[in-house]
Amino acid sequence: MVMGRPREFDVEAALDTALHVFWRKGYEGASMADLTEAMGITKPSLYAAFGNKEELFRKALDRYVDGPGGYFQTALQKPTAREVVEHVLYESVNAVTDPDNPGCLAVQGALCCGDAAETIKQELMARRSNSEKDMSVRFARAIAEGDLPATVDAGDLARYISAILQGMAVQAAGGSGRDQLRKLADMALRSWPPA
Amino acid sequence: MVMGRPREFDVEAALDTALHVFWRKGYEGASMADLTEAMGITKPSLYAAFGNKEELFRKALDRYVDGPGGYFQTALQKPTAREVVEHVLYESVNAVTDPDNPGCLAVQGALCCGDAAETIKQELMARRSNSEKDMSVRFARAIAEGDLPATVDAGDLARYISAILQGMAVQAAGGSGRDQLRKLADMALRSWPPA
DNA sequence: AGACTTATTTACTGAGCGGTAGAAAACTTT
DNA sequence: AAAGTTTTCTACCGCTCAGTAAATAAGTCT
Repeated sequence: MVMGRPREFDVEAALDTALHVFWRKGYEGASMADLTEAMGITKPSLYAAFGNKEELFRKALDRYVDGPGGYFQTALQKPTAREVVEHVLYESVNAVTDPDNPGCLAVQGALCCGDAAETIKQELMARRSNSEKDMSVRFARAIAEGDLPATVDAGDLARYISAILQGMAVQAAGGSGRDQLRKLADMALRSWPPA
Repeated sequence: MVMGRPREFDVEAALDTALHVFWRKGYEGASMADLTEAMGITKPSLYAAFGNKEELFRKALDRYVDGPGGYFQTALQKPTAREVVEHVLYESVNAVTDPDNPGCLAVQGALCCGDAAETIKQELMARRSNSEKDMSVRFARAIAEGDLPATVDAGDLARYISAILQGMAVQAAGGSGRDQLRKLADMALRSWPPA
């Protein structure tokens, strides 16, 4: 066993709580006091376990991508482009309209911010861009497989679906309910696959 | 003429500068020091002229809606729904990809925030909701005029176009360029009018 | 038992936050 | 010229921010 006094809190559970605070308030909006209070630990414990605020956010973000945001990568593995889009849209509706944590961390974590959070903003920009790229690659495969018409551009499609997802996130942050966003997903699917 | 020492700065110009600072950094991310430095005035002058940070933001927001964001109301007056959507999409591309002020104040001003900015967040939510409502009313008129098929739902269409616009704003905040967003607008227009 | 290691607690730091007091300056009024 | 009004300036307020020093507690090691 490891030496020294044993930690009195569950690191994973605490990280999960931190994630939810960041999710609701954003990186800058969540203060260390907010975080420690919610996590039930003191500041030195937090710093000892997670480094600093920025590292804590990055760890929470990783946890988000693997947990509540995992539906995205799952969706990409569906056999057809149509199913990919259906899955990603409807699962996104469910995710961003979770009454406890509305919205998407990658969008509202730090869409724009003061100077101190600039690196976090960049990180989230890069993650969104990577997601779009992943989707683009998936659509390119679908075109190669004859699953999508060769007349469409995979990058354009990925950008379009990304925009819908991000629009959903904004509307969810604005209080839109599940039924409304589901209609939005239906609307986007009505013109899929594109000609 | 009015009594007392005359003001040494142009209120409108200062407000315009404040708008641009809020635009780039968001409500919480813009500090009073950021604002006064950019506006070229001291804090007491700012408070005397504009009240406090929240009032300053609201005045800047009004100015935004009447200025850089004015294309939205202009678009609604186009004679056909197709033209409304074309105009609002392409003008939005131009607006949110302004290299000096990327993005949309109504989206990135306070999408999510700490407790102190909660009322600003609510205000922006309400404004976005109103814009969608205006668009919905416009589409309802189009349906009544036979300009759009009676099978579509005006509210659904408005929500859909709003999502595209908000998605554009997020992508612009993430550094997407004018040509990319133009392709996104084209993509959205390809399936318009909806069946 | 005693040395070693790690976590917890309390109390604190310096910096930045939004906002303001008070005096001096620049104007209009009488 | 003197009184009244408004803006300007410097200096400051209390508060919150992220982050930490130092002592104590709770374990494992030899």
